Amino acid sequence: MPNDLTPWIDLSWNERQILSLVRRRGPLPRAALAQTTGLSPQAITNLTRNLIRNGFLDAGAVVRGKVGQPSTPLSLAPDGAQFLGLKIGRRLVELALVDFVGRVKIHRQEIYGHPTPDRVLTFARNGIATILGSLPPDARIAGLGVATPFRLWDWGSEMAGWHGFDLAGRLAEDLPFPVFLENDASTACAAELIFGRSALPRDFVHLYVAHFAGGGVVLDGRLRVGPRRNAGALGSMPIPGGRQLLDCASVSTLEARLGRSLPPDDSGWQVPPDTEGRWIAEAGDALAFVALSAVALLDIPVVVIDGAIPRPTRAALVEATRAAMARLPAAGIDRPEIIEGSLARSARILGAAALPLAHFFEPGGALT
Amino acid sequence: MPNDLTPWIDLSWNERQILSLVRRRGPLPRAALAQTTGLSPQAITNLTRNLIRNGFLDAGAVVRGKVGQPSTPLSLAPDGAQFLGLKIGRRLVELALVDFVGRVKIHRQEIYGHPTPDRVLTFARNGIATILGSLPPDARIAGLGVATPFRLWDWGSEMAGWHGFDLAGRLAEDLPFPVFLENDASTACAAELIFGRSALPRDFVHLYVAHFAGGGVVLDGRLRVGPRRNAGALGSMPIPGGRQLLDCASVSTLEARLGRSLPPDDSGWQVPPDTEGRWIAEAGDALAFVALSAVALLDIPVVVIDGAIPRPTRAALVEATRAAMARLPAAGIDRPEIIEGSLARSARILGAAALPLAHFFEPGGALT
DNA sequence: CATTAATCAACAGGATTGATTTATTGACAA
DNA sequence: TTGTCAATAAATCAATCCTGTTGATTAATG
Repeated sequence: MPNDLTPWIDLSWNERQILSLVRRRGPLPRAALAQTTGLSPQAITNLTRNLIRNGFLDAGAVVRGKVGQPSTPLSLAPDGAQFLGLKIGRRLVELALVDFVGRVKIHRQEIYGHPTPDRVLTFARNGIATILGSLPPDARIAGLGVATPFRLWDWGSEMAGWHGFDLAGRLAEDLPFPVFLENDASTACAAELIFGRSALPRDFVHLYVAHFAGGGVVLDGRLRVGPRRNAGALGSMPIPGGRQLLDCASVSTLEARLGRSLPPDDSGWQVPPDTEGRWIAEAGDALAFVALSAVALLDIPVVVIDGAIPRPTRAALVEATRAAMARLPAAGIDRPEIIEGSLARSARILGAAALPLAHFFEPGGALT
Repeated sequence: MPNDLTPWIDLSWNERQILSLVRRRGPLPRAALAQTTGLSPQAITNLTRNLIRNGFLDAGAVVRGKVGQPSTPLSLAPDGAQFLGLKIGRRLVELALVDFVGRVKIHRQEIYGHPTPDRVLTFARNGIATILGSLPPDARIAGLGVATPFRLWDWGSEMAGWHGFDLAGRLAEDLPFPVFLENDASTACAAELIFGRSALPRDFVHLYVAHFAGGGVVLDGRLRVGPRRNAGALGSMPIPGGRQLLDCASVSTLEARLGRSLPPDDSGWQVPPDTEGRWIAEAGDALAFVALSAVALLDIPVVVIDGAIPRPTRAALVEATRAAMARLPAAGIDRPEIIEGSLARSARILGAAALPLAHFFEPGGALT
């Protein structure tokens, strides 16, 4: 448990549950918290008193107009804690400071031909030092989360330096807070879970289409990482034709057909409609297949599709997936609702920052 | 919570954890329990004192021969609780009384052409009445579990009576203990989890090949049922060729090719080797495909294959699945270990009985 | 006599219960 | 219209309970 570094955060399970509820449902009065948690009003009084005293909750203006004593909704204190997120991409490395309610306060990025350990480490260290220097000394930084594709060395010989390189360990060396590292597609899922706009159920599968396709699985409101931290490897799911999801539903596939790279932001996304259309159709088939597999396996009611792609492209992809889903045999199961994610390109970096948040503030993050 | 009926069982989370550990690892001394649960020795003393007083644990003979005070291993009390299991099959309905350590104490069965609600209800009610009558009045029956295929009405017009029929509710009407109902393939998985011989990890997928193929998913040591109780619907998983797993890996498929039904026990299983061989090859392909899907989605290290089939057939099926697994693309994931189940035909009825057991005695079964 | 198992006695933390305080709406009488 | 009061709901206070921990103690063995 990397908690010696952050003695100011040591929340009990019930305190985490309260914060999690307020994060998901918005400002809530104490009575509502008692109702939904099943705890006694007195317990809620005690717990929220601590959370307010420690700066994690704010009491809002009293709400009048109903019978009985007016209620005082409690909301998350935006400065209750802050989180650093580092995202390593194929063309772009990003660093962000995110506050307790999910707003990006500082953002820096750097473009490269391909990422190397040295380059990333230097960018991150310099960036973090600069950010920390610009912050008041009492800024409460809970940790750093890193979102990175796994097996970077598989991308080509120029990436061999990543083999055996312990990025999280190296970053943690000189930082006064813990470092967490997760697959970038999983962090995109975590971001939707923690910061997402959509009202999502407690169980969903998240598909993220970026340079490669990946995903995440949320069960009972918690991101599943698996015993070998490799759950949600949706890109590796087998699909018909002896292929895997990432062979179809990846931007890299589109780039290969295009014969050129697409830029790391939406502005320069110029793809001939027929090329894009064919890619979307095939990707939709593959996405529907893995989505339905997940439903059969886990009884998932909702599948979220997001990606580092323009919104119209994403919308078309969702439409294509819905259509393909309707064509697949589904005897014995209910086809899931397929919805668009709410975070698009920012999902991975937000999710990186969500890693320390989940660790310290979500029920079951760790510790008690 | 159907617990008003069984006031004599009201175990705390830690008490359940102790029983669960002893069930899985065999007789354990208190010191080992303290070690593995993380609780203090004193807490273990208090908890086990209660469990022994209430008849759930037995103190064994002290173990000498090591340095220090000899230890007294604690084991499950066989009569700590008993469970009824009802299994509805295509040709056979079974009823069993299972004790706290998983031994079948009483077993009755009835063969029919096809199951109807009336027939099953009558068999179950008569059987339960007889069993209860034969038992001393202080036999501690915790509940009845029912293992049944879902969507029985899809099997043909003669099964229409099952549509909308609330079997669990009807059975519960005149029983002094709660009734639990689950998909039969899921109960087979539950049986392997609770009563299985094999040392299984905390996460595994269970594939059960019976009249139809089905399965179950165990995550963090708990059977996943899903928000609509339809998790582990592995038979409905899509496989290449626009089909579902149950189209290939079901005994019904073999029967269709054979042109006749196979008997509900291993003794009359006579299938020409080449017919069986072809079926096994195709089923192995399909099983490997869904197994690998599960691994990619959930990071599962072990896949268990079992079924209501003779052991040599099961062994060949596992071998075929291993071979097919090796042929599938697995970039980015680790192929799982594929092992045989330990319960074969008895898995479903044992799993039915395991439902009330899990509810009352496993951590997280329900309640506190 | 070091070592390990198990228990005793005192205590601590986090919850519950039941009584109490506070602030409001809505009904009704003046 | 306005003043009064019952009903309602939010929140807290005070006492208690339950379940665990800690630290000292006893027991049995190589």
